[in-house]
Order: sequence, then C-alpha cells, then structure tokens
Amino acid sequence: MADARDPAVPDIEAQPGHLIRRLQQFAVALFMEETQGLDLTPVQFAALAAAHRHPGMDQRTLAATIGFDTSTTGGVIDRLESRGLIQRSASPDDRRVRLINLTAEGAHMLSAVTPGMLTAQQRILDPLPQAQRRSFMGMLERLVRAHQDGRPGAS
Amino acid sequence: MADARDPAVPDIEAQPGHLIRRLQQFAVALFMEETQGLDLTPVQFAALAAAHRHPGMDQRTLAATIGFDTSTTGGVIDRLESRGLIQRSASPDDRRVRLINLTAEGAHMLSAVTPGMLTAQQRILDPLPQAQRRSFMGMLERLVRAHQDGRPGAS
DNA sequence: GGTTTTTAGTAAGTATTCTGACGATCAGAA
DNA sequence: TTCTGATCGTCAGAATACTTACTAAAAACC
Repeated sequence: MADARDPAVPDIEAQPGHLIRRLQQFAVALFMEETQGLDLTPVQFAALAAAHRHPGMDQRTLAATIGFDTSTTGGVIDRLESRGLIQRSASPDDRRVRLINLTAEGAHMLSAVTPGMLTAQQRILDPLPQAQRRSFMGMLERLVRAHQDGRPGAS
Repeated sequence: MADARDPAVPDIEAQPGHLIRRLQQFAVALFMEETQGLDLTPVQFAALAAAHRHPGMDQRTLAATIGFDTSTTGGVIDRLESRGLIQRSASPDDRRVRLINLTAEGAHMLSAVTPGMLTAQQRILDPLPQAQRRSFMGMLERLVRAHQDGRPGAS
C-alpha cells in the first residue's frame, strides 16, 4: 500500500479546486505587489469600491455584493473605519442597520489604488494568449454565476 | 464625483481577481459539503495526499508541493498530527528537519475522503458545458504554472 | 578550526473566511 | 398590544494565509 501512484488517491495538482486556490494566491500577491505601500488588501478594496458604487448601503447588502458573510464583512469594515476610509452611521429607519459611506480619504484611497489594481488584473491573465483571456473570463463568470444562483445564501 | 458609473472605478465583479476569489469560495464549500462529517478541510486533504504520495518528506518540500509557505504548513501539520493522521519524526541526517509520514488512520482518512473530494471537483466545473471543462482546466494549469515559474519562491 | 552564511522550523502579528450563537430590533399575527 | 418569528450586526472560535523575526543547526568559506 501507499504506492506513490496509487490510483485511489489522484494527483491533487490536477484538481480544479487546488488550481483555483493557487491562482487566487497569485492574484492576491499580484494585487499587493502592484499597490505596494498603499496597504490595502483586495478584500478591502472590494469593500471600498462597493461603498463607492452604492453609497449608503447597509452592511448586509455590502456583504452580498462582494460575496462574503456578514461576519467577515464586519471585520473588514472595522479596519477600514479605524483607518478613516469608511464611515458607519445609524439608519434613521431601522436602528439595527448601520449604513456605510466612503469618507473623502476613502475616495482618495480608491483613486490611488485603482491603477495598480488594474495592472494586477492584467498580470493575472498575462500568461494566457490574448485570444484565450476573454474565453477564460467568460467561463469564470459563468461558473461563479451558476454557483451563486444555485445557493441563494451567497447572494 | 462619486457617480455610480464613475469610469475611474471599474466594476469589481468583472475583475479576474474577484471572480477567482468567489470561485475558490464555492470550491471550498463544495468540498466541505461532499465530505461532510469527516471534518477535513481542502488544505488538510492536500497535505495528507502529499504525505501519502511522497512518504518521508520534510515540511519545506511538502509546503512547496501544496503551494504554501512553511508557516501555514506548520499549522496544518500541527492539527493533522494532533488528530493522529500524520506523524512527525526527526531526520537522522539533519536535526533541523522533521519528516512527515502518514499514519494508518491518516491513510484511512484519505481513502474515506477521496470519493467526496472527486465529486466536489466535478461539481465545481459542472456549470460549464462538457466541451469547455477541459479547456478551462488547461488554462488554469497554464496560468498557475506560469505564475509559479515566474516566482521561484512559490515552488 | 572558526566564522559566516544559509537553511529548517517555529512564533508572533495581521487579515481573511467560515459557522454558530447571541442581543437588539423590527414586522406581522393574535 | 403583546407575542412570535425574522432580521441586522456582533462575538467567539477554528482554520487559512501572509510577513517578519527568531532559534537551532548545517554548510560554505577562509
């Protein structure tokens, strides 16, 4: 037993899940490299961009927009708020709800990070021939949308 | 300013990095769903499978095999060892090195998890038409390999 | 042989990410 | 109007994942 070519235990390297995880790691690394010095993570950028796009959002909607649970989102917002990039305010209609808005510094940060972020996105797909990049993105979108629709909780 | 269609802040949802992150989340969720009750994460499975494939590996090689840094890997091994799935032993050649081997329970766990893991992998790509799945996997492999080779530290 | 450099692993700190539980609050029903 | 159920956010706990700094040990150099 425990033969290195045991067919019962397939090579992990060839499994989609493993490759997706690896690619995600590189994507994060490229983002951090291209936005070096600004000290913003990809997730924080997503939250900032969502807040910019939909001012006055409550946390739950923001969480759904960027694809996280409310718990994770709360932590992300905490850090952004403590850095003065985002502002939480109580909703006048519902005292449970906390509305999210970008501060001026937050908007400035968003502008500062965006170019590096876009460069990182290009670099992620760079190793693919030009013709395949759009195809890859199409499949990616299709996969995400299908899984999203299949599990109402995620969106 | 702060217009919802401000061209300076592109839609995050359409960025490769964001889609890859989302897909990874679904991949993990599917793995956990299909291996429910066995209480093993995808990362732990990868470590177990690597240990099975290359018995007597040191931690650094194992880390490179599954694509993590040694710090993360150390924590994963810790948990697997405390559950009796993996065994750490000192190398006779180098007292710094700790060799990793699967225990009998570890091998058993690997067998138990593998079918669910394979089902999860299929379900990840399920939303894609049959013809596109291989194409997607090919691009995924190409991207990971390219980024890996481009940064010697990762492998 | 002794010094320097490199390497293996751990530890600490930060930041995701999830689940499950909880308090506060709101909405609808009796 | 009070009770019930649902909802918003937070907290606690576990597991990734990274960086930097550290100890111990081996290797390379002189």
